[in-house]
Amino acid sequence: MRSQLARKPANTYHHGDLRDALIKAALREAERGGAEAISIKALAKQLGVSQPAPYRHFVDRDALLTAVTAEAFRQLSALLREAMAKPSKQSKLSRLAQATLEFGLRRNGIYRLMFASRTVSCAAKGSELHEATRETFGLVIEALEAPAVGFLRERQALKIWAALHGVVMLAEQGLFTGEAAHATREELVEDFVNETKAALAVAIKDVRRRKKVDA
Amino acid sequence: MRSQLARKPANTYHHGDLRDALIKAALREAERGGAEAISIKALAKQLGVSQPAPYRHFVDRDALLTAVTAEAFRQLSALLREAMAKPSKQSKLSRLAQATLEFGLRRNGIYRLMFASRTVSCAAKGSELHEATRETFGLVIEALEAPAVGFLRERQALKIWAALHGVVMLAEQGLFTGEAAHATREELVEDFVNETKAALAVAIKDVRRRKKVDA
DNA sequence: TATATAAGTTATATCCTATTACATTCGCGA
DNA sequence: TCGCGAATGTAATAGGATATAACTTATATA
Repeated sequence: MRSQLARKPANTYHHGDLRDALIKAALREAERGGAEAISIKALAKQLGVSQPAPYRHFVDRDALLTAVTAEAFRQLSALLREAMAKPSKQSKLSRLAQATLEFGLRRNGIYRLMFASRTVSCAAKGSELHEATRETFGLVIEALEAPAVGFLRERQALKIWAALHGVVMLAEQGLFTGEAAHATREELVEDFVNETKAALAVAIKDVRRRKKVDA
Repeated sequence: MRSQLARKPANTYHHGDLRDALIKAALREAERGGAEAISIKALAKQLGVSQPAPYRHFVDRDALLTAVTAEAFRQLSALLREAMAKPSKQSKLSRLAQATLEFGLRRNGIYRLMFASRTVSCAAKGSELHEATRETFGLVIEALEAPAVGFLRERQALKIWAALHGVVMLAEQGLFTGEAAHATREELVEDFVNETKAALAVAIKDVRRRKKVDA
């Protein structure tokens, strides 16, 4: 434990960076088991500090969950940015969508922590978590590669974002087994991507036409 | 307490129908607070029985949650059936979709119990819960009002179902406030409904054309 | 009517969150 | 560099939840 800071050897009284270590360890726990798997006591033991030590850094368990969720959003943002950056034949939107799906399935405990708990909806405007979620959503808008046409672009971003989460949810519930299994999750996501692109193209054309008429 | 069975008066030792009472009380608790709000101890107190009494009916808390989730799915099914049955200018699919959205927002704690926990994915094939979820999904297929065209119909059902859940999730997260608020949740759902109908129509036409060619 | 079984009770073990009062270390200004 | 306050950690403890064990009461049927 306390391996992050190589210096500060025998002096074990102060951990050095307990706050950060807690978040990272909690993320590992959440990876399998979601929010329920995060136990202050267990984390303290794991990190070799006394059980109440974490309370020096987080007023209660919820505060820790909030910080962990914010970190998870930043990690997702990083992943999406990476997916969007790498050269590929597929569109940015498609890459973002498939990367989200993969994240949601591979790190499902964390994904549920992010989207299926009330943590996010309780985040105050301007809070660390709120900013982290807004940044992620910003990437969705960016992935559309569309000009800002009124609020139509945001609307399409919302739609594809919603659809993605739905696919992850149902996949995790096992709804893609049985007779429905003919449609793979990836195919479904691609469907949504294409519909979004089409709808966006129509919307943009429509806006331009109206502008011409006005002029 | 124990008001469900009017007979059996002073004899308070046996509750009469504790199992059912537990499920109903748990549903009430889940309504605000989701699965976390369900506490065996609190329920027992509420129903006027000793704290370990519930364990006579459910081996552990998870077993109770599973039963509660199954009941919730049956209630959703009933609601959807009702929405589909009532005469309206709108299509069956639209009514199912809007009813799902309303259920997800109005009874969000229960909704999260149903879709955002791992309870469902752990349900064994043939279990009460598994059957309840399959029945609900069956209604989605029914709402499409489309003939069984290979697996295309199931695919569209999956898509609209996924999209719906995504909208509920994001709505609950507050993503429909701010600049994105221009798109109401209901409008988004209607968008998805229309896209689903269009996609289904295309798919059916395609299948019929192919059959003609074969003949 | 005797008795096995279903359904409840009391007592208790274990685990977790959270608080309080006390101890140690760090860093900064005199 | 000394000293002192703030930050960080510890020990002790309260309180709430799940779960089990051993015992008790009601029900139903042979």
